[in-house]
Amino acid sequence: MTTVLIVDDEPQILRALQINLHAHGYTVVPAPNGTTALAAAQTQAIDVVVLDLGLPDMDGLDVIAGLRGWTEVPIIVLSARHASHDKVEALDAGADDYVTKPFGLDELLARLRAATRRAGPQTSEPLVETAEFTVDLANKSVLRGGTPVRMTPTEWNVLELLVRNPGRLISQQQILTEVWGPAYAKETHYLRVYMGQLRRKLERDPAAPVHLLTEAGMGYRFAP
Amino acid sequence: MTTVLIVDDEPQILRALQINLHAHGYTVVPAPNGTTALAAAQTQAIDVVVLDLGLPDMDGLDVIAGLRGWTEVPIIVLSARHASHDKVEALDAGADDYVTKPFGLDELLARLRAATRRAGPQTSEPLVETAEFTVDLANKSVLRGGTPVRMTPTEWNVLELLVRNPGRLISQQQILTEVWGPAYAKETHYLRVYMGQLRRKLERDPAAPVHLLTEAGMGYRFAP
DNA sequence: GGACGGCGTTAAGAACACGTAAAAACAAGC
DNA sequence: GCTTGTTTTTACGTGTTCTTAACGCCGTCC
Repeated sequence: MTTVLIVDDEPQILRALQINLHAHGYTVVPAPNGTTALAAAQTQAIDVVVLDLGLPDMDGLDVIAGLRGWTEVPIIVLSARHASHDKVEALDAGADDYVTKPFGLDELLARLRAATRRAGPQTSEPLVETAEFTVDLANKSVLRGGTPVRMTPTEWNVLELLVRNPGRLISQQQILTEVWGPAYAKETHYLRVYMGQLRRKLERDPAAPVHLLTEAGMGYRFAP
Repeated sequence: MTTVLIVDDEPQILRALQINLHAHGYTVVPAPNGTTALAAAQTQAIDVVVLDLGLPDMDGLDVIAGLRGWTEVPIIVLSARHASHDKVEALDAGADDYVTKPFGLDELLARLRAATRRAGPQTSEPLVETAEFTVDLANKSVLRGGTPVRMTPTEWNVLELLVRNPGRLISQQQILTEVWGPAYAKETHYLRVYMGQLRRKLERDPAAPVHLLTEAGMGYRFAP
């Protein structure tokens, strides 16, 4: 059974899609705005997202970004806007498809089939585990020995970047530009402070790290 | 570098796409009909297919079917037909996306990016292997007998340059200018020190190297 | 045979990068 | 306006890497 998260602020469209998709064998999770959509995506297993860009509470692009932060679930964007740059923005933000209104239901169904066919069996777990701690990318939480570890925003951003690339060496510049911004590419001492904090929170022996490794002169590496 | 197979029977469109995509950094393989398209897909590594449905020699749907028989390369369909059932047929035949003419070039580029992003990470693993060690260019890591070998920045730069050109002779000046900078082109003794360190870390018998070879008076060569 | 140039090895000081702690600056909530 | 939590500075000790020099080896050329 395929579960579809439908995000649309117009109740009648939401309802119409809900009925039609249900009639075609989909399990439908409705969401009238971006906030509930993001919340729903975190609490339930979603196979594909149908997203209307015109939402009352937040920009549709931010919804895409919010989802793409931790999941690769297919996103099909619905929009009344035909302009080229709207499509480009949505697709580059991480959407998989862009359908302009008005659209035929059978076309949407076909695109849903195409999107789910590609994704195939959902295997990607947003969990990264080590012998010492577990990082939950979806919940933005870290568990160590069963108990949660508090992370400050900056600590989380650094940790997330490293953990998303297990085994890969990340240069100081890359971490600094992605977490602090391009203007901070030279502030390498920030990193020393934050790597120290992360190690103190996550490593058994912070002075002899096993998972958050330093490669002198090159960068840092997360070893699972 | 991403390689795009473009299938279109109209020479001017084929040519226009070829020029535009090339200008945006894509390698383009053109095909005027279905037969040559299928042949080209078999002989070359294709990252994404752009397919016009109106072909002289065979039905576009059959081209999709012919590709889907053995590959999951992303297929973006171009078509003048707006009818719903055309889109449904193409998508259900295995196409990933369906763009109706006329379309904006930037939209096509965005859809190309979306298609390659999805399939992206699995393609082209930059791994260089020898009997003694393995160099992972993406992760900037070296494995020898399953255990990682630490490299200093300079060691890595020299090794990477050699390994990226397997079998090719690299002159001393070339290594020095690329790693240390043009001002150091004469400091050949640096190389002796670093080649020694690399051999000590990577060769079974550093005194009789098998992979990091010296060509007296000329330069160094990496033999896989 | 001996001098010479290119190469490999080793060792040690200099230069640089890193880790840690603690204080100052800043932001958010009450 | 105060408190609390977070980020940014600052300072200093330690560890790693780079550079440089010295020496030995092996060929070639005089």
